[in-house]
Amino acid sequence: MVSMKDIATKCNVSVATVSKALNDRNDVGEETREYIKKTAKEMGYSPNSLARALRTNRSYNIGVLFVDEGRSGLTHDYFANVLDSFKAVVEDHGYDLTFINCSKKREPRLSYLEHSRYRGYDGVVIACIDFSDPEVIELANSDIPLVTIDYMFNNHSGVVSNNYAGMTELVKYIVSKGHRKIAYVCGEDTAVTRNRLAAFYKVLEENNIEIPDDYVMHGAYRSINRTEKFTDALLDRPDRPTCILYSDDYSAMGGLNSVRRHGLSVPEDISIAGYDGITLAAKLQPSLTTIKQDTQAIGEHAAIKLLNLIEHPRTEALEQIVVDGTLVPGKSVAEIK
Amino acid sequence: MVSMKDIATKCNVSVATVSKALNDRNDVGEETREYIKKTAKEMGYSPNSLARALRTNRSYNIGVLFVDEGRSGLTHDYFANVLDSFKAVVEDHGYDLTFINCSKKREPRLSYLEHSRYRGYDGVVIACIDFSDPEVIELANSDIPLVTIDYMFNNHSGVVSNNYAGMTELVKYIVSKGHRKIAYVCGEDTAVTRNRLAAFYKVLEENNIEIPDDYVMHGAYRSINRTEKFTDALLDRPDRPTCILYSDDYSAMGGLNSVRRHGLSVPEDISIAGYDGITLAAKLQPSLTTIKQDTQAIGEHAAIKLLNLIEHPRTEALEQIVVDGTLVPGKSVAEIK
DNA sequence: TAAAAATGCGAAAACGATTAAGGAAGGTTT
DNA sequence: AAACCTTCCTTAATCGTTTTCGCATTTTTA
Repeated sequence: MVSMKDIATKCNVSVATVSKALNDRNDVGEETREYIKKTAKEMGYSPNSLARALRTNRSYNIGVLFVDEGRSGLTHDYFANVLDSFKAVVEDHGYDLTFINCSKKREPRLSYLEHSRYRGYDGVVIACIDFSDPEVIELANSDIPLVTIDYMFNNHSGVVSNNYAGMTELVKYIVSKGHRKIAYVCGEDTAVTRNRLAAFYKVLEENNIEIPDDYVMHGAYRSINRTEKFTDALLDRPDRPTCILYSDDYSAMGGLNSVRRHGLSVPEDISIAGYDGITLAAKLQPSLTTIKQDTQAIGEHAAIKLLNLIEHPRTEALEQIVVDGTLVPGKSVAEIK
Repeated sequence: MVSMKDIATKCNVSVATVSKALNDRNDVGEETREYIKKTAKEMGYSPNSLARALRTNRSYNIGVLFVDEGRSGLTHDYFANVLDSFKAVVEDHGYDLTFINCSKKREPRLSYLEHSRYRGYDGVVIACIDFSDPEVIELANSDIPLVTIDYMFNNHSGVVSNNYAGMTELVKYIVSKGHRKIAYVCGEDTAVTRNRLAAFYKVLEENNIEIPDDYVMHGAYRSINRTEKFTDALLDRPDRPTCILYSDDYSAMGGLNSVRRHGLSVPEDISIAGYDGITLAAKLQPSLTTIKQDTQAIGEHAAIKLLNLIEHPRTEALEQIVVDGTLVPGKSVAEIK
């Protein structure tokens, strides 16, 4: 490994001068600067982020905390897309992305905060996790710049998709198609779920639609199997709904399967709708009516916000950034005469 | 930030002693060690990986290079699962995972190798990328421990899924169902594709099955749209195949759509099969016959191999680790009378 | 022309850890 | 009692940078 010292020796200057030349500082002669840069290139110099970070207290490294049922959250389509977009932006700005170690086996185990200090992250992005986890809260209460996705801590910035508006649009659309017996198999009780549920009831109320309480079932996100069971229950009722909403597109597939197992078809007999708008949704038969989340925008906003918090901590306001989704009307919701 | 220096001051010992106590070295008195550890905990000490790495030349950080069409590869179901498994293992061993910056915009742009040196990665895992990229080759020719996934450099270890065996099993199964007019919409020309194709032809040959050359079409991986077009072409032929294989499960969905658009149904009129065995495959209607890749095993093997290369560079053999997939017989391939 | 200002560079400390070498105190062996 | 180990701790160097301060030298200003 060739270091600044090697370059300094070769160029007959001091290490300080090399550093200044390579960093384009102004107290070094034009000629010397060029010579040093040229020599550095020739010698195949590459900087050492560790030393630099140690000295400057800036690692240009961002920690990402995505945990999904003990796994990384990588396998979660929606979050993988958000992360992908986030990553692109921060990398363009010279930052790298490191996963915050969430191994439970490691000895000694570091908490999320300890791990973040250990690696010297300049900032942290959190998504797709149990936000009531004490370790997450500890991290949120630290002085490390932080943005959350799809959740808001009261003293931090976050990016949330507009679940209320999205659900409103979706339910309005469904109502406009003539449905009045609408069921909703929603996800676990989270902020996201609560917003959607509020919108769901609101639109029904506005349209003077009353549904049995147990038309709303608390399922789980991304669980095809559980959703299938819930749908079975709904379909076995005497007052069967004409349309069923699901927490996400995956879950909707569970519904689709259940409907078919009952010898019924979508959308002729039962209409269904998902949420998220994953690539696949449009490719299903019938194509799924859903709300497409703008994962690209969510990732970008989160990245830009975090970078600003890191680089301009004084002037950057804490805010909640709301990203709208868009209705993608597929073929899975039929018009009721 | 409390450092060893602070602990040393508080405990009235030298920094060296603190370091040795916390690292459980044996030239520290039992009593002192305990006292130091206790104090460290009380003071909320957390180590600094940057300083440690700078001094020891070991970052306990692993670089991951996943690039998919200019994106991170995160959105690629198969690789996301492999990475997830890889991550779990290395994290259990105290290593962290950082993405190798692949931004094209960043100024100055570091090559993959330069970036790896910059961050001081102890090792690197590469998958899902154009392996003929000069930068990838530069990285492979460096002295950084390396494992590849689904590709082999001749002087490095790698983990590959057993595409030859998988495809053999799949085609044999299909032949056993009575199919003789079998088409294959395969992916781009990569090592993976070539192995599968070889197996495909081999099994046909063994069964004295001859197919028109243009039953084999070179499509792309994970492109539902392109696959749909290719399938259209196959179905419009007078000598229409009875079964079509696809490069992956996503692509198979494109096929499914095309078949249905032709007013035909799967598997009654046309049988189809995918590859990879993504979660969704089993949930499609009809459930997709496919080869399930053992992403868990692939990730684990890659991780263990890399850790061994890092920690025991002398004794660790270079090898190709082959991971078998398993046939998942769905309902998408019918028996032909 | 003398004083003031600007320019270009180096010395050295610092960031937070690890580790080789050495030394004092006490115990054990001859 | 001399010689020799152990045990436990310290000193100091080191990793590769950045950055403050100061010192020449040159240029500008009065």
